[in-house]
Amino acid sequence: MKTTKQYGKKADTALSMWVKLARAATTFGQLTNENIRSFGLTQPQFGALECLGHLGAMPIGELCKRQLVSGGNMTVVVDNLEKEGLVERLHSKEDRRTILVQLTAKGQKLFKAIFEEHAQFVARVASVLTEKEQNELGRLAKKLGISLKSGCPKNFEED
Amino acid sequence: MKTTKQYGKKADTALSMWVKLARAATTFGQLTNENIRSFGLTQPQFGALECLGHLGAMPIGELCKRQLVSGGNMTVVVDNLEKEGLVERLHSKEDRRTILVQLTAKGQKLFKAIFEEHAQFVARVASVLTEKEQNELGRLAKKLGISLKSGCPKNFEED
DNA sequence: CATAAATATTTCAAATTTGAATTATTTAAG
DNA sequence: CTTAAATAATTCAAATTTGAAATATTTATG
Repeated sequence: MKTTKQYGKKADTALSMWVKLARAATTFGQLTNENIRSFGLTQPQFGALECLGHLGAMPIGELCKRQLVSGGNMTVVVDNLEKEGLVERLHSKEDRRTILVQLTAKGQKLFKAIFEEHAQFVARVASVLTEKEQNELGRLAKKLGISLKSGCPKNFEED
Repeated sequence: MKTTKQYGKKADTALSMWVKLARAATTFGQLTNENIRSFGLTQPQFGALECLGHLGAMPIGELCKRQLVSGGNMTVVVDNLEKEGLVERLHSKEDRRTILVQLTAKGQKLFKAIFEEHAQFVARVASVLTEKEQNELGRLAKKLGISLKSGCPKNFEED
């Protein structure tokens, strides 16, 4: 995208970064998605399984926040995982509005079976960058993501 | 995501980077999307307009490649932009299979009217990173994206 | 205790996205 | 020239995603 010196230095820098960030994330996502499909899961299903596998049972809303998807969608995702017998819903004793989702034995087994392989796949894809570069990219992406989440764009500082 | 030392150092590094990259891109995208909606456009519509505005007329297929969306989808996007009178289809003289899409006068006008503002919005959102950090993030994301596009994950180097 | 506000999930309709099949055209090979 | 393969765009059905409205429950206020 030839945007050099078109909108001022700051804007050009930001636009250039955003295009590259979006391209990298989309392309990386398409590759990992192929891998995930080969396990018979969709991307959001895998994401939920990963969350639950690593962090244990949590409410639907928590899954939404972590996976950055809408509530309506997560309900369907959990529905489908439940149909496959991979997760189950538990009504929380303390607050009956919240529904805890947790892996079933089958879900645990699948998680263990595929996540190791997926991790190696991700490592292979990422290996076009050195580990040092990966750390640096991660650090900057984290800083950007966290800052945005905590409401920074409201700071309308007019340059 | 607590994945530290779970899948080996390389895999942990890669997984950690990928999570952060995906989060940053999603969050940034959600913010820019709100801005784009305020112009009465969808994200892919805006992307196509941006491509055409900056680079001039091009075939549908070229738009697909640049925006990383499927062909069927881009046909619909161009249909809708055409309905709004923002772009027009031209049958190429040399190859009548290809259909060139170009901005109409109205499309040009809209592009000029909104892109400047959008550029400033992106700059404001990105300003949680210094310009130096933005350049570095862009450089690494570009390297990652380009390497992946050119078929690197086929290199099955088993560590 | 009763009411109002807030929170968690689900349901539903609309919009988006993909991938496969189809149509039209061009290029290559015999 | 004719046929086969390749390419460009479109159409279509299925799956995904979102956001708004509905339901159920809890918390706060009087």
